[in-house]
Amino acid sequence: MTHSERAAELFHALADPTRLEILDELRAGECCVCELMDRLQAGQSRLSFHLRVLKEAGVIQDRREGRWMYYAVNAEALAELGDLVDSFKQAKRARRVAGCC
Amino acid sequence: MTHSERAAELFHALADPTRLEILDELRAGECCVCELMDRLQAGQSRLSFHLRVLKEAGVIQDRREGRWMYYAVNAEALAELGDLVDSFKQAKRARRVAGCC
DNA sequence: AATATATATCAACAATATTTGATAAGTCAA
DNA sequence: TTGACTTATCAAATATTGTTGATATATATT
Repeated sequence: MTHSERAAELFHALADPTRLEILDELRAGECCVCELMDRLQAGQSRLSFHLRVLKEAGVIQDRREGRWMYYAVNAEALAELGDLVDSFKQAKRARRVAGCC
Repeated sequence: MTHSERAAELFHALADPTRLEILDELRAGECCVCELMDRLQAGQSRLSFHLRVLKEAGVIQDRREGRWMYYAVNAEALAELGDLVDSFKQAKRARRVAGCC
């Protein structure tokens, strides 16, 4: 996976209102799926889908406890995200003007 | 537009490798479309499409000079993005355990 | 073992996004 | 004003995502 593919994966995971609402809930600590269903008024398979997208991008982690799955934000991913955004802010050395057209 | 819809729009604009490569080029300063075509080896209408997505999300700005359009990163959007990421890092006050299930 | 509960996965469908080639619009130079 | 050049827009085709309801899996309880 190239650098920009990985970055795109990370941003894509955040590019959906439902997933952002999930993350907002998780900011208050880890949370099981049924509680998320309650809070977001979202169907089970819909949530499961979005949780998987977030998890595959590394944005959240899960942990089983009995029949419940608890999801939590993955701090590493947030750091990665912060670094990405910082890199946007950092100017590159200017290219020589290429005379393209 | 709700808060999470706006955030999703911003992240969506960044959720594509081509668009990230465009931004990477723009980090070196403003750039016209034909130069981007050169550098990214991308077709004109394809670039135009991605530039529009970035522009509509407010991530970049354009400026006409003669027949050229120059695109540049919009610093405001980067600040907005940084704030968003910071807000993820900031914990919310813990919810009372809701006893959902 | 049988049943209930919590969640994941699947398949079908719907909605969005992306790519491509063609054409239009704006600007410049002759 | 004609022609060349740069970029935007459009329409069609394709690809990717998201939703929904049904079913499967894992765990707990009886």
